[in-house]
Amino acid sequence: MAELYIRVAEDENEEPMEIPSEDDGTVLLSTVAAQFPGACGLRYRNPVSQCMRGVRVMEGVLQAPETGWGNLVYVVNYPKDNKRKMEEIDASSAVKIKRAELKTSDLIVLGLPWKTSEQDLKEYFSTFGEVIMVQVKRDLKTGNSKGFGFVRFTDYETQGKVMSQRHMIDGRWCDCKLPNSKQSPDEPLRCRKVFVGRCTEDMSAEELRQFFMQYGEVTDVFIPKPFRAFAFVTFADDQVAQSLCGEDLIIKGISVHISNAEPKHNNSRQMIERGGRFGNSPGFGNQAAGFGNGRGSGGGLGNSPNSNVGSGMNFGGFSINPAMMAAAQAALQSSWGMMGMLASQQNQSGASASTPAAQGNIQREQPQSFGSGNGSYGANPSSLAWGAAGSNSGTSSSGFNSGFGSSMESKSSGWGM
DNA sequence: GTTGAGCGTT
Repeated sequence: MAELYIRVAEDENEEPMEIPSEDDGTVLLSTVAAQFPGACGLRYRNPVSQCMRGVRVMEGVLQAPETGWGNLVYVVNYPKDNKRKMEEIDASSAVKIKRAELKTSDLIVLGLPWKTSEQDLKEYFSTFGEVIMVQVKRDLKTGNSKGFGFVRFTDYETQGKVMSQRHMIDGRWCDCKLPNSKQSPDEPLRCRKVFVGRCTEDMSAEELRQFFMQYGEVTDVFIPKPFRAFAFVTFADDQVAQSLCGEDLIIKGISVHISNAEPKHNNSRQMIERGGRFGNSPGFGNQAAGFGNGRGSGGGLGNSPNSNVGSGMNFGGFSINPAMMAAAQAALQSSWGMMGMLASQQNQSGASASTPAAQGNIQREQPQSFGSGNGSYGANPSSLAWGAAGSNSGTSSSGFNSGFGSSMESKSSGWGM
């Protein structure tokens, strides 16, 4: 028996492909699917009625029409018709999203020595990978460096590597970060930074880094200077950070307290939406009701029922205390502030009292970033005694994350944590 | 002594 082929196409108007039938005159769906992945059936235009007809299919076997397969062109059916196309679209857009995530962006380089030039930067960063662009930001009038710049790499991996460590550039430690303008607004929702309270002055940034490494990769340690008995530690993984919140950890025999880092520059919206330190009044914009974490005083969020009603105002059920009023005022001022700045800049433009000579003298010590110029790494990390190293209370899920996420889900901009 | 510096003339 001569081999029989039927003509199949994805569309009536497309060029058909010949597909072999079985000995009994049927066509296996799997044979069709081999050429048209995802196919679930065939249809054809009935020459008599001019309507499309479906081919009978039973258990993966396509039965010929009563008159035989003939010379008709059979069109492939896909599940739910367009569904496959939809999936294709989804898949391709997913790829695009993934690619977008992998695109590099400019990194801000903070803490540069005044003397560092773009060439210096390029030379230094080229040791990590191919550099697309470097900039040193300068005062336009004087040409003096502002002490920061930007760098961009070809490879996303290089960028990650560079962001994950500190950099000794021309004798100073510098940090490379995503600039505020590039930070995704919901990044802080998965807060990777914790506040470390009750620090002692002898805890160096490097020691803190060494200590917190046991919980996960540490990407940043910040100790304000002058000493203020607290620090910030940023982890690569937000879950690590969250798991530590509320803990009391022993570092060098001292019990430090870990809690959530709060946004640095509060704008009014954040303060109002979060409630934050100010918002103990129930019902003012913060859905923080579910905030009461099962884990002790996690940062003073949303518990403390004793609102300071004495000094507050009441707007039908909403009580507003002076701090919140101040926040509101700050909100107003922030928009006026821009106008003010413009005005003052105009005023200044004529009266430039800046002689080049005076500018040239910026010998004042450039403040060292990253808290306390203790580049005292390499002292002897091995001798660090962490005391009882950590009440590793199995990182129980605090029930904090869920409430946290939803209540902070706001279109707030500029959370430069 | 428990909440951080600095962010781009395009």
